[in-house]
Amino acid sequence: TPTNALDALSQEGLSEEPVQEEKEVVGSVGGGMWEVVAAGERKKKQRRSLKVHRKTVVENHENDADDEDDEDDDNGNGNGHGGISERQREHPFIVTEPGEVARGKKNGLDYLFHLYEQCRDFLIQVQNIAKERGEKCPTKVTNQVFRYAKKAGASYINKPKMRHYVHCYALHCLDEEASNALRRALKERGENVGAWRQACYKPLVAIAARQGWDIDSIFNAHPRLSIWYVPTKLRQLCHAERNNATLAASSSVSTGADHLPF
Amino acid sequence: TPTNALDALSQEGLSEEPVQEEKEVVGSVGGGMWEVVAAGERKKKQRRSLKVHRKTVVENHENDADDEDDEDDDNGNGNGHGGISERQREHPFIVTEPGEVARGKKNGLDYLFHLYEQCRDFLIQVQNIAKERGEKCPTKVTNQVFRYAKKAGASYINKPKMRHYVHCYALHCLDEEASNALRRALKERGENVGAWRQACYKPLVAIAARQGWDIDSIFNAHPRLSIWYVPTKLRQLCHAERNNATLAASSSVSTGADHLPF
DNA sequence: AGAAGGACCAGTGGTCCGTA
DNA sequence: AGAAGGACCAGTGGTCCGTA
Repeated sequence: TPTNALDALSQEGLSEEPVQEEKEVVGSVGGGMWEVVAAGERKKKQRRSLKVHRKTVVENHENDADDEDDEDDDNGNGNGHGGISERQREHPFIVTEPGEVARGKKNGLDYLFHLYEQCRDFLIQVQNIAKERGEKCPTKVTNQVFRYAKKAGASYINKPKMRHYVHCYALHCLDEEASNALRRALKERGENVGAWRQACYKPLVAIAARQGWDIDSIFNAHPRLSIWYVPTKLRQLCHAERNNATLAASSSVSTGADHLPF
Repeated sequence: TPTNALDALSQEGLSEEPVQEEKEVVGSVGGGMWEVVAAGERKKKQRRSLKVHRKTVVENHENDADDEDDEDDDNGNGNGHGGISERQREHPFIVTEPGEVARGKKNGLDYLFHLYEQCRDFLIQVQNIAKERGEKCPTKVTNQVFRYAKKAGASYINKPKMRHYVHCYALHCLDEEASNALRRALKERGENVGAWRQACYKPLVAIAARQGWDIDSIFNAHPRLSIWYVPTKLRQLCHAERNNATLAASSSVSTGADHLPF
């Protein structure tokens, strides 16, 4: 029973119900009021189909051969990146325990987090080049960094993937114990990566609650996390839960219900 | 005789000489080597003429009537903004001494600097709204802020103008004494605003030299300046002069010329 | 079905150049 | 001529949705 915005978000961008077409829709479900986050967003886009797809033969994998310091392959997974084979997609992630290597055509979560560290290395290189040239210096992992990573041969790094799992990496950075426990629990239940990803939101919002709901400063205070943009969804969740918490706190003054956060 | 990048820049974006079409052109003029900053930039753009201009009657000046706290008009200048008159351009700036009010259809430099303070106020309002809504919060004066300023009735604020004089405001913030002295000097010489604007670069580069050439951290360290992007030209000048200074320092080891910065 | 990522789009930073 | 600013453009942040 979705009694708060976190649960409501399980539907993520898929809720197709006839909501009022605007963000601040409030519905009462179960016993609580909750804000529907990220709903009513299904209106703006309208992509024109304009097929030009289908990559052309071997044009890819030029392998600029100047991959700096730590390259991949050490990490057990990936897919060889060996011969002149046609470029394949990366293997999908599965929920693995800390230290566990994914078997078969799968990648584990340690590998996922390793990709974030690699992006950080690429950012640092881009920053060093920028400083040397006296150009403006990025503080975040920007398009420029993704382009640089690709040019450096890390074709398995791409923006949609990295943005998709940022909050999972955030939990890993901010509370590794909790992150590890969550991985073990979800693996035991036999859940897929999508379910794990969804489950990462809740403990993050709890962390934010403890720190005055300021998710931006939480990200910025952590040296490895500060280079990543706060994901829209996480920001919205924190905002919605803050409102929720404030409401609960003020109402419980009269009802005498649950204990107050202050 | 242009012996350093600062002097070279007097030509700004106008140098039409047949340079090598790339940024890092180095020429030897007079007795020193200097990097041509911002030259060879005249290649990318190629605006298509697509006239749609000519504003339509009274559509402007809707005057949303919700101009927050300190509005203009106090400042002596501006152009009345009174009746249903057709929208006019702002009066051009002239070089004025500190405290001097420009006479005739002109605006003074105190007024110019006041516009930067107004932009800061608008930014703060935009930030407050963003925080309240749990949206991502700008730290700089962005397009969004200019749009907000316009909507709030400050139609005399626009991006090209503010960006054009940022470094002048920077000098005003970082060394008001030097800024005031420069204004008095340029006024005495009867120079126009363009000449004053150009002259503002030199003392800024000197400040940067004293602080390790890091113009970004100089901007960021100042509370009123940190909300403005470092102008490209100023960044390039600092970079060019740093190279120049390093070169001079290392060569003077053998020549025994000018005293070293370290 | 679940997931990876090419490719799209609205709005950005930057400033040119037609205008007054 | 000197200057103000509308309007343009390349490349950004964000993520959808055709693909495997």
